[in-house]
Amino acid sequence: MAKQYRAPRGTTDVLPQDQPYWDRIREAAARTSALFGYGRIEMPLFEEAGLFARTTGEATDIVQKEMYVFEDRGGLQLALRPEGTPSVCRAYLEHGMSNLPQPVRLWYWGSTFRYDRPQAGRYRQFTQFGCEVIGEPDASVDAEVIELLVRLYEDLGIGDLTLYLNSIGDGACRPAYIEALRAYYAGKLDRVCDDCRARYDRNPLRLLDCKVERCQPIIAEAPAVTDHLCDPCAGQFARLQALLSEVGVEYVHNPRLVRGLDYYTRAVFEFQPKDEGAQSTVGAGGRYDGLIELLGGRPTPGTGFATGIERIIANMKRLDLPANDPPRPRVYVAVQTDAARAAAFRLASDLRRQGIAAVVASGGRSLKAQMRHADALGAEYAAIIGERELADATVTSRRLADGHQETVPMVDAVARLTLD
RNA sequence: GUGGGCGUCGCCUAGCGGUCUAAGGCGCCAGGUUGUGGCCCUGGAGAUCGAGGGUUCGAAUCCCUCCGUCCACCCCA
Repeated sequence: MAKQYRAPRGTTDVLPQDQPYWDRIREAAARTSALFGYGRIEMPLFEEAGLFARTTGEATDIVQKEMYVFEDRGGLQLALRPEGTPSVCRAYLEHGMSNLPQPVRLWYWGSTFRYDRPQAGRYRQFTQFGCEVIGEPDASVDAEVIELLVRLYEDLGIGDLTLYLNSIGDGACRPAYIEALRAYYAGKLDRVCDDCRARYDRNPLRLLDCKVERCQPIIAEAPAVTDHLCDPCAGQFARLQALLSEVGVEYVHNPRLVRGLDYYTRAVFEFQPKDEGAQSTVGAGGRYDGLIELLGGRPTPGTGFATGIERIIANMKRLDLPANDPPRPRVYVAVQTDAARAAAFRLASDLRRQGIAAVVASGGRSLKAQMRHADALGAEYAAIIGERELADATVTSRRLADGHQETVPMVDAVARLTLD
């Protein structure tokens, strides 16, 4: 027996019945981006692996164990992109966008890949919509990208998400904070979980969002990043909050919010559904003021977000939000005998050329079966060509909803079926 | 990468050691007479019970391994 192939683990087929969700979100994302003045960019699905190692972070899980890395036939080390931001920054430099009026506002939409163990809301191939603003240090653009995302969620009917906000400082103040955090934890390592002991060495900021029960009292007493911000960072964070309030965006300051990628500085944020689940983050982002420089550019600030389309859809379904209506043919062309097939084929062609969706009956099914088929497809009209119609060059159109039907000359058929 | 639940026709589910050459519902296909749908009726196709080993006289039903899936950790969108 031949092997049955299935979609690779962690990937899915998006079937016709789900396309309405995708269409709706894609349209809303494009519309909202345009409304805020963002230009669309599409980057390759793979890049040199080093791009992500250098930016996302050599030590991060994404780079260390989740990247799809492969060598092409020329011996180049490539990686399926695990996120979009490094590619956008690479493109910014590669195309000399620093010579454009600053800041440069870009948005992208596309597949992203992470070799991770799949579970609810987590896939190996998933889709991200993201926005980036490069070349502006002011908090106004952080507020802008956040507002853009809020407006998108509202547009899609999932505006009930909670926005968590924090600042994780920059090169001037974060090192000192991390020292303070380490010093605080130093004497308590015997009381925290194994993961936290590893985080203490590898990624101290992560200590703050541990979910293990026994670590909670320790986290509660831990020094907060926001108490250790340098003046510029603190000012930036205050300004961001003021601007969000200015445009009516509600947020919760969560001093324990941190991000997993190395390049984040200052403002970071996450959108979560009210009822907490595991893979619940729908969208997240933050400022990355050192990223362009890491890639060899002049020091250039940046900020942006990415949001997961599959997770947006999960939330829309959870809230029973309707998508667009699935497409249905307007006319189903049925025939009584084989002799009418050519005429039916021609009628369908004429209809489509007028922009009317039409499906012709196929196979040797009886007229009764064809009518059943027309109903099952959700057609509005059945156009029937029987022996009589064929003989006197007419067609019978039947409105499926109420059974009203009439026979009209074939030459008038398209016009008749265009009405209502 | 770690831990746990689950895996029977396209979908949902019954069966839980012999009566299973696996049952039902949805869907699909065809009929219900002579040119017509949606309801109803009848019939049909469709599953070697995720895969491979084992235990047993006998396994869909028990055990092991693998694969898949779901949930949690981890990570993150």
